[in-house]
Amino acid sequence: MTDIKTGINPLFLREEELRQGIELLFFAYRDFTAEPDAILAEYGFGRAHHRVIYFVGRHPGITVSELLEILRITKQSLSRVLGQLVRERFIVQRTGVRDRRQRLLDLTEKGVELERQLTERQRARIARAYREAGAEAVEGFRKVLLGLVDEADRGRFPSRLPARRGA
Amino acid sequence: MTDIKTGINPLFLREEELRQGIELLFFAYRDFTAEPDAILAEYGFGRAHHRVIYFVGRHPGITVSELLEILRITKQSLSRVLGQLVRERFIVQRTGVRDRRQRLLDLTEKGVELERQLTERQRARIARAYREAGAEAVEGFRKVLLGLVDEADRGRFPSRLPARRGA
DNA sequence: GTCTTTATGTCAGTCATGTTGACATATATG
DNA sequence: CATATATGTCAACATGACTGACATAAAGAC
Repeated sequence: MTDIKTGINPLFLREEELRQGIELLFFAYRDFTAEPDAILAEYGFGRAHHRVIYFVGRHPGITVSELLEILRITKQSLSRVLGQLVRERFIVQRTGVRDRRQRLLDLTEKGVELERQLTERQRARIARAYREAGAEAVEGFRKVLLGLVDEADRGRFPSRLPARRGA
Repeated sequence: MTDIKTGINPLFLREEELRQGIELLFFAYRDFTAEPDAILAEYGFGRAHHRVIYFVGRHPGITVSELLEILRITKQSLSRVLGQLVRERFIVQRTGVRDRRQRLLDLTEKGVELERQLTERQRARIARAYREAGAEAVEGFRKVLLGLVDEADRGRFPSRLPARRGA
C-alpha cells in the first residue's frame, strides 16, 4: 500500500478533496443567498425575483428569450415572477425596434434601487473573500468555477475584462 | 481620471470583477445541480433528498438536529423528506446510545448506492475542473469559497486534510 | 401574398420544498 | 419533581418549479 509512512491513501485524499469541493459549493451558496433572501421577503419577493432583477440590470434591454436561456426555467415560471415585477413597476417592457415581437426588459429607477440593495450584500461578501484570499487565489477561484460551468455558457465570461472607451 | 491610456476606470474594474464572481457562482451552481436533479427525478425525489442523503452518507450516525443545522431548514421540512427516505429504505434510524432521545441516521446499502450514483456526477465535474485548472487554482478556489461561508461553519473545513491511521 | 416559424403571453393543473404555529412524547438534567 | 431538550406530527400556506394546451402578433421563406 502506498504512503505507509504518512498513513494516507492518495485515493482517499482525492475523494476527500472532491467532497470538500462539493461541500464548499453547498455552504458558500447557502450563505451567499441567505442575505438577499431576507431583504426580498420584506417585499414579498423570492429568490426568483432577485435573479430576474439581477440579469435585467446586468443586460439592459434583454429579451424574454435570452432571460429564459440564462435562468433555464420555463416561460410559465418566468412569466409569474416577471409579471409581478412589471406590475409593481420594478421592470418596464418596451417593444423591440429591429424585431417588434420582442419585449425588451429594463429596470426602472425603483428596480435599479432594489437591485443595488440586494446585490450590494453579495458584492460585499465576495469583496471580503477576495481581499482575504488574495489576487492569486481569486484567479484560481475563477478558473475552477468556470470549469464547473457548462461549456455553452463559458463565453459569458471573457478572460480579459472588456475595455471601455472614454472611461 | 485614472487610467486614461487604457480607458479603464479601476472602480469599474472592481465592480465588473465582483459581478463576475456573483455570476460564476450562479452558473456553476446551476450546472452543478442539474445532473443529479435529473437522476433524482427518476426516483420521484428532489434536490432536498439529495442533500439529506449526501450529509447522512458523509456523517454516518448524524443526529436530526445536526442535519437541521447544516441544511438550515425547519424540522417540518426535513421531516417530510427524511420520512420518505426512511419509508423507502434509503435511510435507517437507530436510537442514540448516550442519549436515547436522539435518532441517529445512517444510509442503507440502497442509500449508499443512490448516494454514490448522485454524487459521482458531481465528483466527476469537480475532478475535471480541478484537473483543468491545476493545483494552485484549486487552492485559490478553496480559499475564496471558504471566505464566502459564514464564520460559524468554516470549522467544517480543516486546512490540513485529516490523516488516517493504517490506510 | 400566403405559409410557416418565432417570440411572447396565458390558462389550468400539479409537484417539491420551504414556511409558521400548535401540540405530543420520551428522555435528560438540575 | 420540574424543566429543558430531541424529535415527531398535524394543519395551513407560499413560492417556484413543471407539463400541456392554446392564442396572438410579427418575421421570414418561397
